[in-house]
Amino acid sequence: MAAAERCFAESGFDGVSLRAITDAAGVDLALVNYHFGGKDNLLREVIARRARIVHEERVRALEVARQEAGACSPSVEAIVSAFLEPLLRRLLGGDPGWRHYGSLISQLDVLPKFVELTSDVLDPTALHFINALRLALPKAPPEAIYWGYMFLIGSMVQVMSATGRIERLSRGLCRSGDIEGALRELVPFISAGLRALQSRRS
Amino acid sequence: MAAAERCFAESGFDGVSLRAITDAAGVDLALVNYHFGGKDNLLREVIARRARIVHEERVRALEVARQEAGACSPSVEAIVSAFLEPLLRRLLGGDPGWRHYGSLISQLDVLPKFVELTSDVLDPTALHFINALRLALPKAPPEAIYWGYMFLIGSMVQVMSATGRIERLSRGLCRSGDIEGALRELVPFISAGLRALQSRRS
DNA sequence: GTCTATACCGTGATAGAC
DNA sequence: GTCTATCACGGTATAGAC
Repeated sequence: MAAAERCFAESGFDGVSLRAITDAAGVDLALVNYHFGGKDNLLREVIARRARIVHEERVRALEVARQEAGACSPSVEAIVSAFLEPLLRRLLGGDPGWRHYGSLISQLDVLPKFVELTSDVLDPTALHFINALRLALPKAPPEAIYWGYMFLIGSMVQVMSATGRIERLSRGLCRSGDIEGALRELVPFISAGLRALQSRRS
Repeated sequence: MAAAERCFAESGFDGVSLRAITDAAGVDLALVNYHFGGKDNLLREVIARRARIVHEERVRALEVARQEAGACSPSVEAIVSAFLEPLLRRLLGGDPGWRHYGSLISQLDVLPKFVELTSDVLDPTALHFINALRLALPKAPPEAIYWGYMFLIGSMVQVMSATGRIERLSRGLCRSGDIEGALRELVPFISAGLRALQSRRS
């Protein structure tokens, strides 16, 4: 699964063959079918494994934020942080698997072919946090919250994809791998953006 | 090229075969090689064709904004609009090719394999607008501007990818194809986000 | 029950004939 | 400028060894 994760992240789902994956893992080709039942299911399991961990920690972080806020709703910043940090902080750790997972999620998120897969895995978390945002932004119309959540995902995906684009643009001033630095800009950016959705139109 | 554009957008670059493309176009498989010189170059030309148009209109729109602003810098909103509208407004028109182009750009933007291609085509525009943003946000540190630009791209990509995710999340309240509605939320979201980058830390 | 080797059949891109 | 023939490679299925 680690090999699959890395290969999928580097070359994309269709860009890599099962043979390349099994070679990298040092196992026989047929084992994929025996243990997972096909390439699609291998992807599904690769995703689901880490998604579960992230989902649980996000919900827990939001719970903590709620307790700290007492009677009122947690701040937008607290909600955004509870969403972003459980995933992004892991990309900093020693396990490269998490970075591959981040890159992979970024790719799948944007492919029409895989909406069903990504929705199955990610929608529960999404709805949980959309609901929290609705309470934190009572004056924002519902459509605005949904779009705002999409923008939040989009900004996060851009960080996780770590394509090296920002190195090129900034001539090395910023680095794709500097999640810490990205997070420092990302939370205020998104929070201010979301708040702006509430101060406009009917 | 129209067939290639559509196929690439729907299934991803590695997800479609040249056969599928040539069948859709009603031409012979080998013609691709003759006219374009391989699958990679076909992609490059498909992208470059529309990228040129968008680049020119973006630069022109920014020029107009500059003239309207007179001596001072155009507002963040004006810059963001000059960047987003030339592309996003076209996705509304009758030509489905533009929607496919949008989806395709979204996919490539996030794939490490294609950074070189996307950078070649998109970096000139990027640097042009990053510079404009620097002037509009004099108090923001340079790194913040680069990250902010990435978040801007990320939010836009999320809209262009049009995967149908937002329909699922909002149970039909928002629609992926409603670029007009997305744009109405997107410009204030990004503008407020960018401005927030300037009011923090050293 | 697990794993290996290999066969199958469709499709990949291209080179060379027309 | 167009089409046919080719060959390597794709995912999947199976037969049999451990």
